[in-house]
Amino acid sequence: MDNPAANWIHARSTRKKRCPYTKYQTLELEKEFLFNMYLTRDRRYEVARILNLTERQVKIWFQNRRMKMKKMSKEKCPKGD
Amino acid sequence: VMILRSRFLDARRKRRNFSKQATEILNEYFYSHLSNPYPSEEAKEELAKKCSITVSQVSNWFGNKRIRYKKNIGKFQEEANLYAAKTAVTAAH
DNA sequence: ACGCGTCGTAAATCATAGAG
DNA sequence: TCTCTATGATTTACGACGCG
Repeated sequence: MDNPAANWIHARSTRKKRCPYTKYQTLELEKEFLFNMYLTRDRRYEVARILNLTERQVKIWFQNRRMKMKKMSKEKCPKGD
Repeated sequence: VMILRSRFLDARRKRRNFSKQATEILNEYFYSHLSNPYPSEEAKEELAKKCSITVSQVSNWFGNKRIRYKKNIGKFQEEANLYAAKTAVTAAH
């Protein structure tokens, strides 16, 4: 029949399960983001080491954080904030 | 200043459920595109306008709907039939 | 080819509005 | 009034694609 039409999506089999970061990790990442929105390779290594995250996690966190910032400035005050 | 800022940051805590009519419009789209429930940016803008919500809210709604539907199709069967029948009638005339 | 960028999303989780 | 669950929003983690 026109069942679940279940074609859509990609059963991501080998994806790492989302693991919420601690308050400390998030706070430190936010502080680093405040200092600079883009990370140098050296800085990324240090942040990852200090927070016990992988460099990949830190890189992706910054990518997501920039997207969040973009979304906030777009939807909040259309003027400029 | 800080008050206005925190108002946005706390938006999640002040949410209201969407109106019955908005939910109706979103569900109609979802179930009439069940084989590919991924509205284009333009379709999202149109839905947002019709529902009086933002494009991001439309994206959130579809993201939540797709995963929750997929996770438990049975639970949504009645709803699916309801909207399928509704769009069938609409299409007939 | 590499490596990091954005964009759109899945899936898990959060916070609580609001149905019972 | 008081639980809980359904619902809207946010948070991790990628895939797909772009660019230098």
